[in-house]
Amino acid sequence: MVQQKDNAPRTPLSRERVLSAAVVLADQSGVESLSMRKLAQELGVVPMALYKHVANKEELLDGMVDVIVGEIDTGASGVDWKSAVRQRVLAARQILLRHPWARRVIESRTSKSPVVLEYMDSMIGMFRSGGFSVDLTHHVMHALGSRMWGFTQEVFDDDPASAPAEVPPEILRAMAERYPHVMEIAMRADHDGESVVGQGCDDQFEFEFALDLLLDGFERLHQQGWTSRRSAAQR
Amino acid sequence: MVQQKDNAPRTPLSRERVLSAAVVLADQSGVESLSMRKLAQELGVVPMALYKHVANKEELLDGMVDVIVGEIDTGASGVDWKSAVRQRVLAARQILLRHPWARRVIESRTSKSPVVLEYMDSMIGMFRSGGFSVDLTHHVMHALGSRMWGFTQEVFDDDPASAPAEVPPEILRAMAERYPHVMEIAMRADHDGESVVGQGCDDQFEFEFALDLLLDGFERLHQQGWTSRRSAAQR
DNA sequence: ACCTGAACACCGTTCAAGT
DNA sequence: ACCTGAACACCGTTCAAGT
Repeated sequence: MVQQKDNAPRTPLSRERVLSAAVVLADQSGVESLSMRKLAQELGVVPMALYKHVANKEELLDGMVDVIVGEIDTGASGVDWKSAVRQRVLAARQILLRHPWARRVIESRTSKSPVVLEYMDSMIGMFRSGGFSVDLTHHVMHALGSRMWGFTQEVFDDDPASAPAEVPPEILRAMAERYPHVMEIAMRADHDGESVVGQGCDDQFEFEFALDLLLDGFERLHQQGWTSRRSAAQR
Repeated sequence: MVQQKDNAPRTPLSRERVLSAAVVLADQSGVESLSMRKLAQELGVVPMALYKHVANKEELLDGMVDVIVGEIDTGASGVDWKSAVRQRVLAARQILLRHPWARRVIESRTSKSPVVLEYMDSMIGMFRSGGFSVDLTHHVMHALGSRMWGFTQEVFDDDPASAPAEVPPEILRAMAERYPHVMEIAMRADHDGESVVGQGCDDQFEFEFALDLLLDGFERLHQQGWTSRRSAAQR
């Protein structure tokens, strides 16, 4: 209300303008507070005007995902499948880190847009070019899951409270008693005995650790000529 | 309005009753349609009455997660870490499959309840009992991520449309041209040449495939005496 | 034919008025 | 002191009335 755009619609509304405004709004204040009404206001437009460019809010979210996925650097290089996949996933991660809301929205989409299919297709292609069978590639894509977008859902968050430094010591002691293993890890000291109490942890390191663990596993199965033999064995 | 509970509150409202009614409601019609108002109506109570037992909707959702996590069969046995973890995760999966909404709600929680901490603590304990270092256990828990709750976010969904059988053949042909790798996998034939077009895929198989891949990787690192050496190498 | 204000059917939560 | 109806400040979307 205070900073509503003063312009008469000099640039006419378009799907693109709607989508990128929505992305900016989500970047600024999160998806949960993104509403059709606020978006319209931001664009200096009556709410119903949006419905000329997106059928409903779901389609708006679909479009926002497309904008994000379109940002992912897809510049491949003539390297081996493993480096190619690794590079692509880490590129996706760079984008996703800039749009923290995108993680949740990607997960919530039920249908896949051409942009998303394109992305998946080229990633599958990397494994196939590396000589992976259709069978193995299929399972490998499942195992990769949302990591192919460069994120994991961090259900395990390290510090039991959000800011361990501010938790009073008697509470910490009580927690260490009830949840000894959780606290041991949250308060871990590293191998050299140097204490790194409550320093949180390096997300990028954790991400690459798990990614490489999976990629190494994929490579091993591929080299062994692994096959699921589903129909023969269990159907 | 049509089947509102006729009873005067014979059983007085309690946190437990509120939570389990919420779980039932979510089971029946999904979380997205679970509202404080509908829940109150289901319990034959005025909306505001709920706020005596839960501070707000967020706390309601927290409580619902506790109910679900509490259902997980935690009956351990004196087996090796790998079987113990595997068994626990698959037990969690059984529960999660019965409450499809729980996946999304667990992911959305920002704070961890005692019930959740308890669950995580005992899982960490399994690795520690297996001789894993604090360091390795830490990374391994991250790599496990939400798989420790028995689910993955199925971003990769196999069939590009939801019901491939109903997609007209000319559309299929067009898609095969644009997304050859995606279609190849969706339409995969197994090794013996027997066609399994569009049969979808076995979620349980995929889940166990990825879980075992990770567990095998963990085992290998453990046997190698892997350590992150973070402070030495990069800090 | 296009555009849009008002309205509809919802939300979660506050708050003051009733007991 | 407790309980709760009405109200507030929102939603996404429909629809009919205006141009």
